[in-house]
Amino acid sequence: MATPTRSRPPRPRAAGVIRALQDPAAGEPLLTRLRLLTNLDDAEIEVVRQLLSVPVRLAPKAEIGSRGEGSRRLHVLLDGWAFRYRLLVDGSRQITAILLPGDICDLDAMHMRSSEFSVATLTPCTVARVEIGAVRDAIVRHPRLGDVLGWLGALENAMLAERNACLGRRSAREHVTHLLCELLVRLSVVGRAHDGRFALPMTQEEVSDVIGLTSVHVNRTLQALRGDGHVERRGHDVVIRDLASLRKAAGFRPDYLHLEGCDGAGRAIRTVPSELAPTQHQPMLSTG
Amino acid sequence: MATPTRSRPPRPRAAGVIRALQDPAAGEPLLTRLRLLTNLDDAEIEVVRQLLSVPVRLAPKAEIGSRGEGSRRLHVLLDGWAFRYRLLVDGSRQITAILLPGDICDLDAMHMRSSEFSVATLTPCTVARVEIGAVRDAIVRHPRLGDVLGWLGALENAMLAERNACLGRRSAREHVTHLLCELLVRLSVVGRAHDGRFALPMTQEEVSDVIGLTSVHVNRTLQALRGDGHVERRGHDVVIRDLASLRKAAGFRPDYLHLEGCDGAGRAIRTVPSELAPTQHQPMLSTG
DNA sequence: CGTCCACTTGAAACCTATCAACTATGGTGG
DNA sequence: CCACCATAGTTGATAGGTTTCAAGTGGACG
Repeated sequence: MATPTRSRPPRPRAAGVIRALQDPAAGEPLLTRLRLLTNLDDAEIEVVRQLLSVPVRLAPKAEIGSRGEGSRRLHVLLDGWAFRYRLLVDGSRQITAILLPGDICDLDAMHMRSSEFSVATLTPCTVARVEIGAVRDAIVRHPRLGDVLGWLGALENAMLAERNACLGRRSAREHVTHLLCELLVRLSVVGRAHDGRFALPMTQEEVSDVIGLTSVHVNRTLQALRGDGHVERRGHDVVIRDLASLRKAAGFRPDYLHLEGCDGAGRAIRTVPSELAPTQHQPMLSTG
Repeated sequence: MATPTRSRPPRPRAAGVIRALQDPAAGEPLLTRLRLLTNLDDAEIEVVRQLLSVPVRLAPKAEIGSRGEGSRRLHVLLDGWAFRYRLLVDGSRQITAILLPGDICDLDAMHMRSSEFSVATLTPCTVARVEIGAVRDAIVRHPRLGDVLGWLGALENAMLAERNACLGRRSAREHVTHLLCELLVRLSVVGRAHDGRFALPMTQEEVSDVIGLTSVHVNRTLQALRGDGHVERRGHDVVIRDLASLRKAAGFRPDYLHLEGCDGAGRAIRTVPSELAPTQHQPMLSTG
């Protein structure tokens, strides 16, 4: 509710309310996340801003950095939704990551020759293409940037593992619910969700390729969720009515999103708003 | 079929047959993998050896580095099997990674305060506990070690994403088959599998927690696989009869294991034995 | 020789997939 | 403005894969 801050925030504090959340850094949500969740200083943030300074506009349903490109670049999503996916030999598709503003589409290109996973946009997207060599140079001069990249990689790892748990051990209803909770939290961090409401630019078929079900079944599951009053749909927006009960129903604990932040060396800094905070703030571990 | 080499291999070649495969480096399979898949020089390898020089012996079914420890250490599995897992609120368990000799159990501790995923042994294990500070010091002096750690992290991501695809889009039979193929390849790299045969020290219930099924259904699936002559059981050993047809049935392509290796900067070095090599060597992409 | 644990088997219930319409929505062009 | 079209969402009936529960088998080990 505070007025948005336009001036560059001086430096993230070790605790307290975040102003960066209300200041999406003029469309540079990666900077928002770094200010929010790391202790990078102004000089380091500025280096990142420079690296991101050549944005490209992409159409919806477009491939980002196809496999053949050789992956000498990183693609940073500045605006819009995208996803990483894998096609199986029988033609089915598994979406392994939903990419939101502030996400790096192909972090593995830093270390791998190429990934066999593809990336495509869902909506019109703004993407910064960053030469890997430039990133490496920046890390040499500012080693903490390397730590932050490592942290982002570990974060992806945690998200993949959590989705594994969803795919393997949660029911359709729990999984859908879990996905909505995760999206709400991640979007809130970059200022794309407010008051439990956000735009969901995915078809039910795309959702089904995330959670490993059929679009028909996703449809029925969403209907059930709506029927129980947990979720509402307003046009293309999803409105989450009762987050606490949804969290409980899904067994959703945001810990794996590591909102406690990182100081680049594995030590936590807490800068997260209470409404998104990990479990001790809102107990939700009672019996499912 | 070449005679095992005892002397330290001079340095990995850019191509050709690997001798390290026959030389499991005196029980230090991580060194084997690094020799096999990276271009670290003798000095760097020696630094790693020093870091791993304090092994600990652990009982089966023991927790490795429980959550409360604060994660100031990395745990490197030198011998035995372990797994990373997650307990859900309803008591069910999802195993998110099977850890084999040469794997790092908790790489995320480098960047995260702590993971909410636990690690436990399956068999008696030998584990090296490495202070994270020592690792960081080593990286400062030998930056390529940092690249290799990043590569190992990206590799874990790729394996998790592949399992996502299995959990979401493959049938029980395909998934079990895929798991067996993956284990065979990974074990072969560290000299724990020969001629399509390896010891599988997991109960069917543990397998079921990997692939998100019931132990009963895993049982029936394995029986079907045995009945079709694809797989055989000899005591605690699994014998894979027809790898090519299994690969095809599972849609298994070893590319995601990145056996093409890494030179620490995203460029590939090919040192992999042909029997394990990626798809161009053994076409297996015909219709499932 | 008894016990424990893992593995095995069967029958029934349940969840999810499949297939095939049908409806709603938004965009386009006449 | 309306007819038309393509796409996404919705619904129903049926088939099939997987779970559940319960019981029984088998081998390893003290």
